[in-house]
Amino acid sequence: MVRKRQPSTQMRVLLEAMSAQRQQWRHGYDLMKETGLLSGTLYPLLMRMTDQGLVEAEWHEPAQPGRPARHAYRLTAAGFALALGLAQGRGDLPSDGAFA
Amino acid sequence: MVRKRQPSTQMRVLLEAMSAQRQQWRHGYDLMKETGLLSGTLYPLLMRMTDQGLVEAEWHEPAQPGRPARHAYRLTAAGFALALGLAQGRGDLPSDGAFA
DNA sequence: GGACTAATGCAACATATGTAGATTTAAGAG
DNA sequence: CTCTTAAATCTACATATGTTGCATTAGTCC
Repeated sequence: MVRKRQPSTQMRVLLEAMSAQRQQWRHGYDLMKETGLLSGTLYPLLMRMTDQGLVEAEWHEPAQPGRPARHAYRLTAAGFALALGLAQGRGDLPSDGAFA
Repeated sequence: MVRKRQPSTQMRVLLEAMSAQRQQWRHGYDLMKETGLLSGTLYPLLMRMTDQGLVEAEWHEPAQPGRPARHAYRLTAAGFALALGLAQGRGDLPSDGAFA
C-alpha cells in the first residue's frame, strides 16, 4: 500500500528556498549550500519531488569545458502551492486546482 | 635563466603509462588511477607536458549528462621519443628530429 | 502501545577536472 | 659542497552530480 508522508523537515527547507524566487532555475549545488542539505539527501529529494510533479528539471550546458552539465530545478505550480500552504502553517496539501 | 630538469619520477611513470598504448586517448582520471599520481600532481604535469609539446590534449563530450566533459591526452611523437629513451635507460633527451 | 515495513535520511564513495598555497627538490653559481 | 631559488610536488579545497548501503523515522494494522 502507498504511504503518504507529511512533508519532512528537509523538504520544507527545500521548498522554502525554492519558493523565494519561484521562477528561477536553481542548481543542485547552490541549493545544497543554501539549505545545508547534503548531496545524498538533496538529489534524491529533488528526484522524488520531480516524480511527484512538485519540481521540474532541465539540463543546462556548462559554461566552460571540463565542468559538468548542470541540472537546473524549479518549482511547478503544485510545488509552489505546497510551499505556500506550509509557509502559512497548514501542514495539509492543497486540493487540486489551487494556485493552478 | 631557464632551468631544464631531468624528467622526474612522476613524469617517468606517466610517460610509461601513456606510451603503453601510444595512440590511445587517455583520460586524466584513468591516468590518476593507473599511475597513482594525485590530481594535484597529474593535471599540472599534463599541462606542462602539453606546453612542452610532449602531449596533445582534446576535449571529449560526456557520454551522459551530469558528468563533466573529459579531457583526453595522448603522447606526441616527441613525447613518445622521450618515453622510449627513458625506457632504454638513457636519461638524456633525444635530439630534434628523432622519431619524428 | 507495539510490530511490521515503506519511506526517508545520511555518511561514504564515485566520477571528473582542476586551483591555491605550502613544502620539497634539484639545477646552477660560487 | 653549499647557497640560492626556480621548478615541481603534494595536501587540501572547490566545482558539480549523483549512487550505495545502512540507519532512522514514521504510517498502518492489530
